[in-house]
Amino acid sequence: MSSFKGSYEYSVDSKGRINIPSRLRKYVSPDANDTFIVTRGYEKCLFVYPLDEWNRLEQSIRDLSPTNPKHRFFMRTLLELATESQLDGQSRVTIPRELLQFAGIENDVLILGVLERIELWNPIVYKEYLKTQAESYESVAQSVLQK
Amino acid sequence: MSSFKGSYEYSVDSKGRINIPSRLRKYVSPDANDTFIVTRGYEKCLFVYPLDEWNRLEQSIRDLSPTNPKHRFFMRTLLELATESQLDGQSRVTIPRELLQFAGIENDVLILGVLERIELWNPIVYKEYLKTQAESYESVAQSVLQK
DNA sequence: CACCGGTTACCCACTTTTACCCACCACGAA
DNA sequence: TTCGTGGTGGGTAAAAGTGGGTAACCGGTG
Repeated sequence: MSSFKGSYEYSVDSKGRINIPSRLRKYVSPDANDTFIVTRGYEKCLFVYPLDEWNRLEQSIRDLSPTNPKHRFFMRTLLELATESQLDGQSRVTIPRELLQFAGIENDVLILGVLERIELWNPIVYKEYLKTQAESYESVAQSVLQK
Repeated sequence: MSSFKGSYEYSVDSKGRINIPSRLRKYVSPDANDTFIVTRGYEKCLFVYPLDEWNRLEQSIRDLSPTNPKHRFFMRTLLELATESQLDGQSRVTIPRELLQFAGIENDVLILGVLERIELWNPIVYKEYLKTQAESYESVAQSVLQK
């Protein structure tokens, strides 16, 4: 089980390649075989799953009902942009232009470790996202954590 | 289970390294493997958890729901600044510049033992924090403790 | 079917950052 | 005084991040 953490501001090169920080790579299971699945996330960002974590997620999607319109919509939207990518020799993934466009990522990217997944953000978009949160971190913590 | 206590005013060197006082190290479980996780705390300070204590906390975060926007915000904010650091040969942890900035720590740091975690403060910020507390220690004690 | 433009994957090279090692100083105990 | 422990500072080799060249691959077109 992965436990990604930390944020890293890296650059995206002209070929759409993004380096996976070594601090995050350390937590990738060998089962993932250096393979990642990138897809749209919640809010305006991308989710990057190591293959093994993705498989777990995929299983729960399989359990959805193809006869339920809401489920169909969910499955289509999640899978529409999903792309598999293997690390190159320099530990980078190549992100298709469509996905970068979706998240509004251009030259710089904020890489966020969130336990089982990695998130990719336009740094400016992320700052704005934080601003839209009405409650303070301390206040949310109090209501979210039991203790 | 750790039981850190006491306060220590230490210096931060130009590489962002902070020595963990030997008085506190004594209470770190061997399970922690000389590894600490540093992240943002409540109020303007940093929390430092030995690995074993962190794992307890991480488990409670995993139990949160990734589909709940509030929970997502909490997870992102908590993990954004989280960094793992292993003690060097001189029993120091290296704190990334971002984290020091967050807490406003520069050349001197106040190290506080608070049972399961260690807190890092800018000494001046800590003094101001104490001043902002309207109630006296005695009065708070009465409302907080049963006995 | 051959050709051509665009994309992808792999390789190599440069720069910056990090981790590790060694040295020094202060202080208290023997 | 000498030794050991605890705290501070800095040099350097190794690792990590960035950028770009080129050959293979793929699809579309004349």
